[in-house]
Amino acid sequence: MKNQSVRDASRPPGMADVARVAGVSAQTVSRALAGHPNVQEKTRAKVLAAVDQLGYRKNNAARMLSSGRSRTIGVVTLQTSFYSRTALTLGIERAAQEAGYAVSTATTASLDTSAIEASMLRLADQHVEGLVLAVPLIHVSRQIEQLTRAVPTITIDGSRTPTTEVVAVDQSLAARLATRHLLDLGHETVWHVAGPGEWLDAASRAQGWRAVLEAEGRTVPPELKGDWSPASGYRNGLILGRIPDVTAVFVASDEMAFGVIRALHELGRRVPEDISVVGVDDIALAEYCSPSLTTVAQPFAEMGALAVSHLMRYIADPDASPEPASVEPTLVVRASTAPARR
Amino acid sequence: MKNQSVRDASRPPGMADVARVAGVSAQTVSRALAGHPNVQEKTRAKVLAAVDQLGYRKNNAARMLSSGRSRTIGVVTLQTSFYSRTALTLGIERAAQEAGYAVSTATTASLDTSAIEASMLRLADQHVEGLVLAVPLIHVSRQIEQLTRAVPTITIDGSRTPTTEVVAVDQSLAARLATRHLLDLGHETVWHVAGPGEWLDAASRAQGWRAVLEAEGRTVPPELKGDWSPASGYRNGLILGRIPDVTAVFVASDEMAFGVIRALHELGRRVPEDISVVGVDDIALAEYCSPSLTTVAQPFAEMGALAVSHLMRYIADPDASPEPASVEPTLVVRASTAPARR
DNA sequence: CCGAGCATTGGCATCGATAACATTGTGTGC
DNA sequence: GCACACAATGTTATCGATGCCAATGCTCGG
Repeated sequence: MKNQSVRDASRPPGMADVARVAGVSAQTVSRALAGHPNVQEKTRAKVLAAVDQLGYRKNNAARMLSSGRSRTIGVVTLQTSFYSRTALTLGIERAAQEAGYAVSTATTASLDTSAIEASMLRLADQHVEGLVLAVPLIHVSRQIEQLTRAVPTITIDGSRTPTTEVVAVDQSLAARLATRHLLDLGHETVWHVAGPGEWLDAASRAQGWRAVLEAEGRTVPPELKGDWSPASGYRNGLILGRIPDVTAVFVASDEMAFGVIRALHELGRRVPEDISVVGVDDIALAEYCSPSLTTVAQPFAEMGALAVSHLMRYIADPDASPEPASVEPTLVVRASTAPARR
Repeated sequence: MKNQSVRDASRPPGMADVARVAGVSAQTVSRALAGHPNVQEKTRAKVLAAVDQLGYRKNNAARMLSSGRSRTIGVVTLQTSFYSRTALTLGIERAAQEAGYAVSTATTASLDTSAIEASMLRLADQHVEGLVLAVPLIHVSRQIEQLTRAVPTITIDGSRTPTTEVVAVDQSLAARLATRHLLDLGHETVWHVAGPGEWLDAASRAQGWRAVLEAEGRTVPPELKGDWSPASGYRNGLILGRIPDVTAVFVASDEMAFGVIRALHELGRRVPEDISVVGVDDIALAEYCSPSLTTVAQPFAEMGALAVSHLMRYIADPDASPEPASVEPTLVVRASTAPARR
């Protein structure tokens, strides 16, 4: 039975107005609304009725000022439209929303320490209670370390600072799944198009790939490097396609994999008949590419949720010992991989 | 020469601390920092020095409380990872950042009026100075209208309320470009896979497509409907591929177009030899699909920037007459379209 | 040489909610 | 039946910056 009485003309109703209408003090209103135990059921009802009648909404600015709690977390990401960023941010946002937290985002155009610092400062200025860093920290400046000390921070890429918790997908496992899948199909060895070196997950994938090959005693081909973009995948595909030995490629992201496949196609190498390709991420389009893309699915949503839940715990008790968390990727076999021809 | 003196132990320095160090009053500090004209250069310098020395950062909560200005805008989007959403949000974020505004986001899982209301309220509670609605307003509730009256709001989808400015891409033009391109290639007529009916831009595209066909006196095939997802494109592709007449299809988004092409491929209809396909958006992968996708590029970044600049103007002067703004899409011809066979 | 007028700066109240403390009222044990 | 504990509510100070108005000091014209 909502209803915004007559006094609409002036400013929005404050706690004092609610108190007046309910016939109690402002403090009681505060307690009733905060769910404080020591409030009579009758009083709480009166307060709620008054709130409803006036259409009262708490003033976050004031609450923040006096209590220091903003019920907001900040997210730092790179200014790109890659699927991983989007999916992750989405997961974080949803989880935060469910936890009753608002999300403020600050994107950075580059990975410079100073740019990241600036993003973190922008968020700190908004008094976020926690921070999720979804970018790699190339160099941890003194400023950054101080910030992570002051604001509970979770890093997603896996970059560590002395005062940061880490939530990550086991990227090495992702790589091992992909590589082993290709070896199981009978390929002699597997080539790799890696992500940019600054990204720890790119490095972990490369490392996992290398580990499997070495464990199996296969020759380890030189590593090719991309920048996550389809275009960079394409460039590397043009190289791979010209090397007769290549029969299997593990690409560090689906988007690059699309580029690789496209290049191979142009060079007349068929996928998967001549060359098998595996990506990482399981973007929505992976299934609808020709051929549909075998890939390692990343549980972005869960990761976002995990990051938020850890952050909440960390916020609630900053002294709790940081415990790194990780979730597991899963292999999704589609049509871009096939047994090696003999 | 930054430096955070010794008094780190206690709480962060406030304006009073700066004032003390600089040997002036808090007001003067406020004025100096706000760039107020009537402050002596010498004083301002002293203040800045003190700020620097203490590592002072303004307290946004307090500023917001006393001045009412939060320097934050809110964005409401749908909880999806479609490219258009991502790209647009990115553009808004970047533009806002440049304008010195922070961005708070609230995603909604559904398009229910009540869900959107909730998102808007969440943002309103954070005292955003302006709002960007990037979701279609199916039904404008009283609550929503009141909110848009209280908070300057820009809608991106094109949905209008009595008190809202609109920024949009000319979607009808996008559709006309695509359709005409296909007709110019000699196709008898063009089929259309539309987006969900709730979305105004989907409707505009359908309308533009229909207009061109009618203007040219072509038969207007029945309209197929998708939900923006690749999967829905695939389903519609399975239908289109079974209709012998079909030689040209205009799909309302690239992601759906991928699905359509995939389905046609599976049915043995070649693209573009048998059927030409045009999408909308120009996602990064469009160029790396096989065949590379002809599409209508949407200037998402500019749109975000335009939305923000209009919002700034609107915030600065809420009484200014709303003037709808629009930007133009451009056709990008790639390999998924070819002349009709005779 | 003096007062008007402007440029600078300081004091005080204020925004809205909350924490800490004070106060009233109620029940219970001995 | 009295004191003491505890539950329920009210009072006051506070968070940090800003707006408004007053006060100071300086310059310039007459």
